[in-house]
Amino acid sequence: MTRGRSTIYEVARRSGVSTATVSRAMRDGAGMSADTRDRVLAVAAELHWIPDGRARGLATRRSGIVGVLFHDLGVSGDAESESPLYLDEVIRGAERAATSAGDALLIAATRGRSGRELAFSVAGKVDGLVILARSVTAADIRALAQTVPVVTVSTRDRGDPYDHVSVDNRGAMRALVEHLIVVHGYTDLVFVGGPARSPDSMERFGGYRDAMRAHRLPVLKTPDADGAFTEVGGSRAASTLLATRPPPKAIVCGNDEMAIGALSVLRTAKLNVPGDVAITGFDDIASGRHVRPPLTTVHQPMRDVGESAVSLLLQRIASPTAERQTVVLPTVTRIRRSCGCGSRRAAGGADRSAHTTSTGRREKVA
Amino acid sequence: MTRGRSTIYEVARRSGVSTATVSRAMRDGAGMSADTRDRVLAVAAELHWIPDGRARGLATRRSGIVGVLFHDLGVSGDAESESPLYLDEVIRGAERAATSAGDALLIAATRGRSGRELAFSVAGKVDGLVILARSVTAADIRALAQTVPVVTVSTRDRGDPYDHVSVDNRGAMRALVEHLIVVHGYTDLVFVGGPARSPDSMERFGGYRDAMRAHRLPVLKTPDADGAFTEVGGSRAASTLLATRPPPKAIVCGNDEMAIGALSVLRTAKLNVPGDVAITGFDDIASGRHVRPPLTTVHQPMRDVGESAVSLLLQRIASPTAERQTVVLPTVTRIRRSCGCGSRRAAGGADRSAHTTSTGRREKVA
DNA sequence: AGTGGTTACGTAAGCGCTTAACTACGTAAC
DNA sequence: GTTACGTAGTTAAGCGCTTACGTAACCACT
Repeated sequence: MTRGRSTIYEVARRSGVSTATVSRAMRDGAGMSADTRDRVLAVAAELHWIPDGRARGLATRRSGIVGVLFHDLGVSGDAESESPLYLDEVIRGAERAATSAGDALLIAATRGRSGRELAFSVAGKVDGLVILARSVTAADIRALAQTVPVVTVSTRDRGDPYDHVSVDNRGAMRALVEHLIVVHGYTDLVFVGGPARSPDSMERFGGYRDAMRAHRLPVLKTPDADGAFTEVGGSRAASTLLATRPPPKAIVCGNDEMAIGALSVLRTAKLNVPGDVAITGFDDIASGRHVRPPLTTVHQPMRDVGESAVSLLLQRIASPTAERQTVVLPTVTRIRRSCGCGSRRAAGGADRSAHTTSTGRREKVA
Repeated sequence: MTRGRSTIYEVARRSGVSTATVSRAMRDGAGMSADTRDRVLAVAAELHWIPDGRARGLATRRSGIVGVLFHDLGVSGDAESESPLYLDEVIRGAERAATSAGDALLIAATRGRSGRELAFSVAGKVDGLVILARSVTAADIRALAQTVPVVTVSTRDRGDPYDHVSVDNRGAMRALVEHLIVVHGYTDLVFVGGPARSPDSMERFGGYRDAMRAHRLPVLKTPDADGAFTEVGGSRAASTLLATRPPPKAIVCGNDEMAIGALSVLRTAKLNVPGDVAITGFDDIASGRHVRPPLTTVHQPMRDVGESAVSLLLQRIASPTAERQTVVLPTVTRIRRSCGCGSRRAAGGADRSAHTTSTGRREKVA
C-alpha cells in the first residue's frame, strides 16, 4: 500500500493548479471557483492525500494539538493509583473541547520526568498544556510554561500566573457538613482525612472545619487523621475511632473509598448506618451507589473541568496577552441514604439521587 | 514571558557552533566532545529552548506521536455511554507503551466524522493509529489505513490486513459457563444478551453456547434476548424471564451492568442469590465488587490491550513490511459469591477474588 | 613525508506545507 | 477609452529542524 507518498506538489500537478490553490482548497476554499475546488478535492481524494500535519504545523506554527498532563496514569500494576473517575471524565471533557475547536488531544503522564524532559517530549509537540497540578512541582510547571501556554487544574487557586480551573472542594464539603448539621441535627461529627499533605484532603478538611465553626461545634479529626484515601485506610481509621471513644453520630470522610471502608467496619461492629452512625463520602465513585446504604457524597464535575481547562487554553493560545482567567466549578451534593436521608425504597434499581445542591461559582478573575 | 522565541540558530550562534552540532547535542550527543555538548546544552537551557516538534517532525518524517481512536468518549451529557473502564485502562496501557518508547499519545473520538475527516484531523498528526474498532466502519478504517499504519482492537480477529489485538471474549464466557456447569452442577442456565448486533454480545453468547453444547445442555436466551448492556435492560430482561417461566438455576449475563440490574429484580422477587438463582456478569466493573452478593465475572485486561496495541503499532511503524501480527489476550475469571462459590465471609472489606483462571493466549499469526 | 583512519564539526539541501505579494483578467464606471 | 477594482490564481520565500556529505585537524603507521 503506497502510504502518504503524495505531496501537495503531486496534487497540484495532477489538478493543473499551483500548490497555493491546493492549500486553499484543503482549508476553507475561500476565494476560488467551486469548479477548481472540487477538482482539487477530487484529485486529493483519489490520491488519498491529506496535508501532512507536521509540515502544516511548521508553516503555521500551530500543531493543532493540545495536551493534558496527568501526574501519573497509574504506575505499574497498581490499578487505581489515581482516582479512576478523574482520568476518564477529564479526558472526555478535554476531548470534547479540543475536537469542537478542530484540535486534537494529547495525553501524557509525568512518569517521574522533570519539567525540561517533559517540555522536550510533550510540550514541544503541542500548542498548549493543561496540567493536572496535583503533584507536578511548581518548578516543573514553570519550566513547561516557558515553552508553551499552560492552564493549571487543582483544588484551589494558588495564585500562580497561569489560567486556572478548580473545583470548589472546600465549599462543597462545607455544604455537605452543614446538611448533616442543619437537616439532621448532628452535633458530633468526626472527620476522616486523606493523606496528611494532600491538598485535596486539606481543602476538604477546611470545608468541614468551616461548617463546624460556623455552628460552634467541636472540630474532631480521627486520631491519626490519615485514611490514605483508600478503602483499607478508611477501615483502619474507623476501627481506631471506635476503639478510642463512643461512636459519633456522623463520620465525614474525605473521599468515597474511605467511607466504604468505614462502612464495612461499622457493619462488623453491628452499628446501623445511618441509624446509629451517619456517614458521608466525597467524589461520587460508581461503587458508592451500590454500597448499602447508598453513599451520600459530593460529585465533582470532572468532565467540566477538562472542558473548561481546554477552553481556557485555547483562548490563551488565541490571545497570549489577554487577562488571566480563573474558573471555579460548582459541585453537586448527592444526597443518598447514608446520611440519614430518604426512606428505604421499595426495591432496587438505579439510584438517581433525590436531592442535589450546588456550590461554587463560575467566575473570572483578572 | 518570551516563549519559544529561540531557534536552533540562536542556540548555535550563542554557543559558537553550527546548527548540526546543536541538533546532535539535543539527541544522543554522539560523536562530539563532552565539552561542546555541555556548552550547547547549557545555552539551550539558558534560553529555555527545546527543539520544535513540528519542525523536527517535518525533517524526520516522524511526529513521535501515536494515536488511539475511540468510538466515542461519551456523547453529550450521557456519562457512561462507553464502558468507563475501557477508556481508562486502555489509555493507561497505551500511554505506558508510548512513553516508554519515547513517543507521546494522542486520544481521539470519532464523533461521527468520516474516515477522511478523521484522517485529516487525526491521522495527519500521528505516526500511527490504534483503532478501537467497535463501531468505526470498515470503510473508515480503510481510509485511515491509507494514511497511517493502523492497529485494530476488537473482540475477535476479523481477518483484516491490519495488526490486531483482541480479548478472548468467547473463550472467557465459555470458561465461566463451564465453571457453572462443572463446579456447581447447574443445567438450567439462561443467557441474557446485550444489544442484538453488538459483536461483544455475540461473542459472549457464542461462548455460552459452546459450553452448553459441549455439555449437551439446552441453549436458552431470554425472550427478546436484549438487555442493552444496561442496568435497566438487565432488570427488564430478568422481569420478563421470571414472568414467562419458573426461575432458572443460573442467569448468565452478557455484562456486569445487566447482572446488577437482574440482581435487584431477583431481590425484589424474594429469590436468594446464589441460593435460588446464581448469576454472573462480564467486565469486572468496580460496582460488581460492592454489590451483594459480590458478582462473579470476567476481567478483561484492557490495560494490556492498550499496551499491546501500541507496541504492535510501534513495531509496524519501525518495519512497515513485516508480517502481520495478531495478539489474543487472556481474560481472568473472577469468582465471587454470586455464582454460588465461597462462604459468606465474616465481615466486609475489599473483595479480592479467591480463585482466578485464565483463558486465551498470546500468539502471533502471519 | 606520505598515507590512511578517526574524530569533531560545518555546509547546505531538503522535509511539505502556508501565505504575503504579485499577476492576469475581466467588468463596471465615467 | 481609460481608470479602478474585484476575482482567481501563481510565485516564491520561508517555517525550524535533520542529516548526508564534506572538511579540517590530529594521530599512528609505514
